Amino acid sequence: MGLDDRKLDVLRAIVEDYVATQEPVGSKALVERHQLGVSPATVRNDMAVLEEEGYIRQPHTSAGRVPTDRGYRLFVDRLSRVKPLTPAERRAIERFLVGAVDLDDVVHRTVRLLAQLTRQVAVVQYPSLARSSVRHLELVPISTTRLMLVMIADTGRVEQRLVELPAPIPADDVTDLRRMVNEKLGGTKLADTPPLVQALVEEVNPELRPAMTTLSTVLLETLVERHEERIALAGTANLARGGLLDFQGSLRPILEALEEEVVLLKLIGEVEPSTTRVRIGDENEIDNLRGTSVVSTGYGPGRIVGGLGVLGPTRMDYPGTIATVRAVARYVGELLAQN
Amino acid sequence: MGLDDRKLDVLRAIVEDYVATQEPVGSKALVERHQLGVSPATVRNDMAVLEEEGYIRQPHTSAGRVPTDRGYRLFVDRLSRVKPLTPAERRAIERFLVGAVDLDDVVHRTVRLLAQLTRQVAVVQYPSLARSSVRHLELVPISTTRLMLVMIADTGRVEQRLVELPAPIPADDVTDLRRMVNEKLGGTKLADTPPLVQALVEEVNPELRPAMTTLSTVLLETLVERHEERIALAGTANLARGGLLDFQGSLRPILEALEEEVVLLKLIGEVEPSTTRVRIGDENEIDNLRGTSVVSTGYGPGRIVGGLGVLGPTRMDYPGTIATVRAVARYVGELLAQN
DNA sequence: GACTGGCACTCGCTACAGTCGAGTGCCAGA
DNA sequence: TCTGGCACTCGACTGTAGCGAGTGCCAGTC
Repeated sequence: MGLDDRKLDVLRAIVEDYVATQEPVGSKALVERHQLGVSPATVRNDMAVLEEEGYIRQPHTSAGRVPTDRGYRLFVDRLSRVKPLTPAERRAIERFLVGAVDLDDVVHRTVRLLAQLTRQVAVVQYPSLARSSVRHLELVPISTTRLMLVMIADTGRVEQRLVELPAPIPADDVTDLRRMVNEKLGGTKLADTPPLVQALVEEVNPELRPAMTTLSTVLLETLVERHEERIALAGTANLARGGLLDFQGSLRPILEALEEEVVLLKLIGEVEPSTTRVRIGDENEIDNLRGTSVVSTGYGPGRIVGGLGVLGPTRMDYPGTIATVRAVARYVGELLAQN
Repeated sequence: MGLDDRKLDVLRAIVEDYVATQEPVGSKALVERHQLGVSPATVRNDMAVLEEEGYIRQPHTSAGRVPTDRGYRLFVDRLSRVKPLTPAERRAIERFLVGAVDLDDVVHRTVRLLAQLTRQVAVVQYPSLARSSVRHLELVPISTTRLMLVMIADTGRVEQRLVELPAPIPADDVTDLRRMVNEKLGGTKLADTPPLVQALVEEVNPELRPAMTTLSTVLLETLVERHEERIALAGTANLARGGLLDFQGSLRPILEALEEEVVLLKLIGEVEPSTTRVRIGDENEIDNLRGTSVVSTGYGPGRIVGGLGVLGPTRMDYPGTIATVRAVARYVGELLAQN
């Protein structure tokens, strides 16, 4: 298709203007604000072509042009380069994240930071258990028939489960159980534990077997199989900015979607190494979110342990958002590496 | 003031109709839908009085009447009786809450249940640490200079903190520390621990003193002083129901307020024993929430350990909401008592 | 052949006038 | 004290007209 350089320039100008003003942009305004070196009439011709190709459209006959999802896609892929962060933003990130004591704290701060910097909805996944290794397993007797199983992962996550034993168990046996479990499972990736747990149950001496069996059930069922994912969300108030002009009218479907953990996981959980994923409008798989764009990426210390990202109107500042999301992910990764 | 029974009946009818239809209610419609036994003209006179007293108002001259905050207040205090739950609702509550394994799970299910039943925003506070007792303190060595302090409270809450020791510490000493801490603090209310912790530091033998000191700092600072409160939220999508007719226009201030933990705590955290608190419109202390009403109550096993409630438009079904909030709180209390 | 200026046309937006009707306040009478 | 009747108010809706931003097309120029 004949998309020469000038037509691409026009598209870029349209996207930039529309993102900035949120109003359909016309040929005249375009040549005034950008140095295109041609007249409005020429731009109009280019626009006609761009419209024919599906990159822009007219809300109504006598209005200016607005980018389509396809237009944004082209813009993101070929017309924009990632905006470097301002020093102020860098400082904000550092200031925000130092002093975090806890994994909870880190995630909490990160999600708020992201929401604040991008002025959009931010989502941060806790380090996934599926990508974690066991650092330590602790068994705390609550009563003679109840144990609290505390798992501490190398990613900093701590999970606890109540284990209801079939029969009372003496304190010494708990010590034995703890030792055995840690010897066998310590350091292994959670995903690799099932056969080891199985072996444990078989190896354990008979009087500990019932306890070990329930313990292993809890371990496998609640920590490994449905490896519980946790997610933090912030900045929903940003959806109600822009006077409801974005999201044609109702926030409801969006808020609804954001309350579903499964949905959020789909948004930011599926992370491939070191790419930033941008899903624009209809590219989104979740119906309720087809009016929105999602920028997401993975983070972690060296390797990826979870995802984070933001969600906003398709009309968003992609270069800036992508830069921010990446930068925050990198900082968080470094932070986690220090522990 | 001359608010005889019929005038009160009229007010009740107005509130009920307005809540149901969300439209200003006129004198004619009123006599048609309720058996008031008088003519529209009479009702109009009563309305004039009610308006003069500030219980209702006219959005514009030629419109029907709408209750004011004061009108709702009178309605709640004197004109309505708590609606008994339908069997279906009872069943829903039970079905929703059985099978919860975890405190996290209980809170999570509760908040969703509340949001679903009331069709409003639901808020549930985790059992407050300030109202909890220490059941067990566990010290897990992460490295030679790092301990994970895990506190298990009688309310089911589990909190962990990383303790960075000033010097490496052998495993035996950790055992000693654990034993001492548990002997001294086990079973005591968190609020009562500071002098005990102080005593611990003084009593401990010299070589353990540095470790005990940092440990006590973490304990006091992060668990006792700023006793971290956790809160769960659900149903924000319900704010966007009613086509933005409630909340005159923008959801933004409300969503903003709901992102502040401090605000949420203020909403539902200040619980007096066994009362259900209803704050209507302007009675609310938080500016951003002056368009809304909040129904909240305490819950717990026998004694109150935390608060829960819902937030919605002033135009809400108070009798129904109050009944639901109370019922859910009672069920949750029972559930906690079983553990 | 690519660009430009000019021109007619489209169509959403705003303002304005007119009508309708729900709802009110008031008053005289039962 | 209540009621029916009546004049009045005022928002909602409708239709019309003018404005203006923006377009598409075309003939002319480099």
